[in-house]
Amino acid sequence: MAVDDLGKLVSLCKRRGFVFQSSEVYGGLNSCWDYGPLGAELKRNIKDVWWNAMTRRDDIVGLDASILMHPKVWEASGHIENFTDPLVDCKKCKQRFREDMIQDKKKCPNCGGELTEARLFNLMFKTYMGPVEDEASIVYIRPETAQGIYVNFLNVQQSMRLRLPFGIAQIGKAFRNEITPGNFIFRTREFEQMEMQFFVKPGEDDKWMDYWKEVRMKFYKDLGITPSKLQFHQHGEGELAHYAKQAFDIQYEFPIGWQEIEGVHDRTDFDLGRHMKFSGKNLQYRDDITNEKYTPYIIETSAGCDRFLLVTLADAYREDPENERIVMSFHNKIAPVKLAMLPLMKKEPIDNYAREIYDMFKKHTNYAMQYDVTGSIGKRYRRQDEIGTPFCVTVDFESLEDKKVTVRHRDSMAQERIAVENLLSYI
RNA sequence: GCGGGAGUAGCUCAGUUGGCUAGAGCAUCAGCCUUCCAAGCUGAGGGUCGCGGGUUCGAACCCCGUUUCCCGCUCCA
Repeated sequence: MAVDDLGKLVSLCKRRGFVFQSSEVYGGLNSCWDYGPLGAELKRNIKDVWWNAMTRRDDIVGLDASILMHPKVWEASGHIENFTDPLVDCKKCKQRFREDMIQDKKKCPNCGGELTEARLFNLMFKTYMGPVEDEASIVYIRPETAQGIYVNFLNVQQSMRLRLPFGIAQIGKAFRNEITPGNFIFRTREFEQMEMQFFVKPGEDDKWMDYWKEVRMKFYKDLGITPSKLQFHQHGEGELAHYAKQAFDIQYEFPIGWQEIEGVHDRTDFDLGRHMKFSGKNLQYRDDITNEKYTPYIIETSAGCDRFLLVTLADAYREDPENERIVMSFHNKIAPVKLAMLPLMKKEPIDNYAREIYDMFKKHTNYAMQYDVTGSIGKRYRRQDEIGTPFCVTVDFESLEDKKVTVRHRDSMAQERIAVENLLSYI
């Protein structure tokens, strides 16, 4: 089961501190959202899992490039040219079209009505570098993190003494002036990407493409995402981005339909080739053993961090009417709160002993945890279910005698008696 | 950006020929009770009715502007 209505998630996210609307006290800001305490934990966990999956391999290293880059980067990347869409509106039926995709530039393809002049929409945010606002000081806020990796290709390769094939991974924010954002945090103008660019010898790209497709799909399945809600979608001829030779999306079936959460693209030598052309620098790779020189091909895996976070929320959501509860069934690795300590009663000896065990966890782990004595035990279990805490530990009068506590599991509601001395290794 | 719908407490909503101090359920907090799954009792806090103007003796309600969200068109991770 997963959520059948995004509105239910929006509501739960606000109620329980996952996601708030940005600048809410001023009426909100279009398409901008803030992660609350639990959302921030969830997002960090997601980034950690991704980062570890990537950079703890021997053939991938990390990078953290700046958001502002030399304006020439975006000329070379094709973003200044291709991220500018000429749009026309029909004066009669009010529909909007991309001018370069319609046959007759005078007539509306829908109703034959008169069209307005084409207006340019550049999807890149612009700003000025330095105190003077003039043409020469224009810089762009990056619309993708990938370029930071490409222009650092040789720096990374040489400083880390890497040989092909190898990859560079990066997590960072990107900004796009989307014409229509929406669907909660699914499409926002400010978003975070988790990208890995894998550099390979030309001719070996197809093989690596297949490899990374499978690795990335497995990543989602290993985190417990419902397999039947995941699929590949291959881009057809007309769908391909300006840089891509071959492209697959990994899609998830949201309540709003199948939507892309990650792209796996064969970007060929397009990007490095363009940067060589525009910068005049040689960015070719030299194989120290064979002395071959060539421009590597790049297989890109580009995941939307916020989108994956939305997947984890949507996929974890369960309604359990029989027990009158909502359960967020997160994978243990990404659950924002790992453990809740719930003394059975707010009474001195129990409360104190529970606090003692809680402090032990604090000392020996870095788990995000909650200590809650307010309300009945059933109510507290429901609270933890709704934020997806996998383990609840309760302490009762017997615990004082036998030094055992009850561990209650979120999904099954099953309970086990565990000796305090074994608790750390058990959880 | 265009067209349509909506915005009242943390959440879900009630509240019209414009008229008392704007309500309910849930949630939150405190106390009582309670030995494991939203029990009960008592009490408390919380709203300039999205924001700004206007009409009116009087506006949550009517008018104008604006903003946000949702649905469609176009775009994308």
